[in-house]
Amino acid sequence: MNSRDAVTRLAALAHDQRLAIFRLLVKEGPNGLPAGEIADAVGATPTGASFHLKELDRAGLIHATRVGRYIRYAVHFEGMRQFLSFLTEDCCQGNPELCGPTIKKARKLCKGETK
Amino acid sequence: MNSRDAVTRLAALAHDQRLAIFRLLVKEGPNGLPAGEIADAVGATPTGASFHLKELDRAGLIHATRVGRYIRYAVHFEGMRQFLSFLTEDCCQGNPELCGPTIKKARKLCKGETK
DNA sequence: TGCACACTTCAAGAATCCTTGTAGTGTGTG
DNA sequence: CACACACTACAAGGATTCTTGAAGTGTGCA
Repeated sequence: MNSRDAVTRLAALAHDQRLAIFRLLVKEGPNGLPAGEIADAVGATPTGASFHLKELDRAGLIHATRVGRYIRYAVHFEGMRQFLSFLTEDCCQGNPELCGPTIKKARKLCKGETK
Repeated sequence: MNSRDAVTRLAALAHDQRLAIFRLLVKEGPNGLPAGEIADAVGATPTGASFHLKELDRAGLIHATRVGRYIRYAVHFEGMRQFLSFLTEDCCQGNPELCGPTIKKARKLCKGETK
């Protein structure tokens, strides 16, 4: 996880419909949803949904699997965790207590769980 | 914290220099750094740094305080936490164990720490 | 094989964002 | 007050990204 990857992921999420898609899939869990349902849920055209799903896929935030003639998309949870972890890396020069207890705890967990 | 705010924050971070600035300030902690030092550290022109710092400020990710003729910028930790929390909201329909243990723990903390 | 469905790819115009230079504001010092 | 310093605001161009419609690919069913 380097800076370039992080910018790619941030840019992928920095869009109304793509963020809605991502959060929908986060809610949905590992099973994910077919592209058509996603498009309906966020009010996107088939073309638009396809474009945005591709962006999220390329960024490593979701992944696609074909099931019959449907294509299901689900969150790539490891990619998501790496990403959240990256944003808070080296928080307060390694002394997260400086940031107050809220971040301290979150940071500790994220870090401890990095491979 | 609504979807619009989140997109604003994501877009603010979805830029090479702005992400570098943010992470620099995360490392630096509550004291922050003056604009000039930030500009040097990320290799930005004064104009460019000012532009990007304003973006991050408007997004609610950092905040400025004037100290003499310097302006110090520091991370807005509460804004950062709200933001991280928003991204993982309602993870796996409230059953984070579906996502595996890594996310489950992180999610639990973020959620428990929301006011 | 032929058709319908689910989705993707391509292309072009519109909108947005980033960069750069110049001018301006606020602060401290002599 | 006059000047230097740190930084900000404005404006214009160039580049990137989003949207939309039409055409194409792959799959399942009769």
